[in-house]
Amino acid sequence: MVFEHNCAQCNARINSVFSSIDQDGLKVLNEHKSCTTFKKGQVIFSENGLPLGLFCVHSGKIKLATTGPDGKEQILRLVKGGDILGYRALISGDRYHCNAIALEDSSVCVVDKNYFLKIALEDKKLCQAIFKKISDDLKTAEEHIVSLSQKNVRERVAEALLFFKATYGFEQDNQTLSVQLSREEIADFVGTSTESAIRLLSEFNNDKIIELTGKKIKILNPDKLTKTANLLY
Amino acid sequence: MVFEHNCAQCNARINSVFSSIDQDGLKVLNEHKSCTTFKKGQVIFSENGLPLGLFCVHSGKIKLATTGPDGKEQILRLVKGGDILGYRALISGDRYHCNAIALEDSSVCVVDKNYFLKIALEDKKLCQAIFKKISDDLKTAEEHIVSLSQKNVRERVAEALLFFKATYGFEQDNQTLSVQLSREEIADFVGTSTESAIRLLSEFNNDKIIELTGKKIKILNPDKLTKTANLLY
DNA sequence: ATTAAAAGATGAGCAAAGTCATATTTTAAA
DNA sequence: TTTAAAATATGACTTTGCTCATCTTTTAAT
Repeated sequence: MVFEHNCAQCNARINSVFSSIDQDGLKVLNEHKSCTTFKKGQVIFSENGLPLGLFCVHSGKIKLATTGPDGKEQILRLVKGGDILGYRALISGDRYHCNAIALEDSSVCVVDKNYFLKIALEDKKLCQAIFKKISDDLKTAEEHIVSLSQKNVRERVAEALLFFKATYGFEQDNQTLSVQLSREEIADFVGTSTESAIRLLSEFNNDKIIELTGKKIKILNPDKLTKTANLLY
Repeated sequence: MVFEHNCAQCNARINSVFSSIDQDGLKVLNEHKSCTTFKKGQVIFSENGLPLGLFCVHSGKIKLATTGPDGKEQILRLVKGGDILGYRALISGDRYHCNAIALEDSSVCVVDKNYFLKIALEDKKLCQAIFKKISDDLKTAEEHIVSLSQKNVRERVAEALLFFKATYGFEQDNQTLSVQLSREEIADFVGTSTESAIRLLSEFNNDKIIELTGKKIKILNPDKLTKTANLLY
């Protein structure tokens, strides 16, 4: 089923780099995009592929992951509605260095490559928003580097849970992470073995910091989790 | 001693984001910048500081490093002539999250903040170049993440040496890295203890992969070093 | 030139985290 | 619904790499 979302009515757009575009602009943008849906697990684009357009997430959750030297997956970014996807390769004139895979059923629009590159340079507010988006992603990546370099696995697993919270938020109960990742995916984000991720999650579960129910993770004690993550704030 | 470099005659500019600016533009740019020199070890800007301008490196070598949760330094980027510095905070409207420290005597120009932000949005070629610059830095950071997550310390130390080569190149002998870092700095880049960095460098030295003379590192066997780094190419 | 301080080197012991094996549970497919 | 496959869980063992201690060398300051 292919929904054709209209940019003018798109809720996700409000939080996106396209938030400042006016009604006329939205009409044109809408004519230069098409919509696709991806089932959970489906590949949106893959490593070494050539970017043909800019992906703009309408709804759903997507992971950006690359394959390490020994074939192990590394999750680099987590993406949600309103986020743009595949901009790095597009802007660099590069091939993708990541796979984009739907974590749940997702609805994604593709903006024509040349049109996007044109308006990105013409529309100052859009340009500014893209600058900010890349800069923020760079900051996030560099924080990940510090964490991987200097924290132990326990701290990193705790930090990851808080990161998932910051990215996707909670469900209605205000406690349960609204993203469901496998233990292996958590490990692939944290930079550890699946077994270690499992062990530490069980430990947090035993310590009543979190509550595990299948893939659902409820954060019972955010303060203790923050301390466990060795975060100051 | 303060040299006033003229942008029109600046060699570093050729490899910078400002490479496409025409003669008239350079004249104006030149009027919106001032030059400063920094001695080895001097701080150019520091964590939590507010960006007042864009730093543009004329010559020298600079490290961008942040302080981890337990006070340990993490080197995030290595910067050379032609590179811009402090653009992330400037563009994000953020404070610096890194310290910039001269690795050797360096000459740096500061472009007025508002002027830079203005031309960054007006000049399409400049805008495109900045997009590319941030995107490339993001890619580098994400490669660093994969390395930290998935490689052991031996591989990472080898990879770091190749990265130093890629960034700063060799001296005239075509073998000696043209950057001199302390063992501690290498460790702070690699994400390991100083002792481990020392041990592995000695090992590579014994295995005739490299040759150590004080802080000078000569790469004797690049192929073996590449293999040791677990890199394919 | 002398001395203090910093950086580099190296060994021993220990702790963290990875691997491997196996059991159990959950999920998906037939 | 049954069965196979995948995911989760847990224990035992091993390895990697960190910490601590000590010593040497280099660098910088007086």
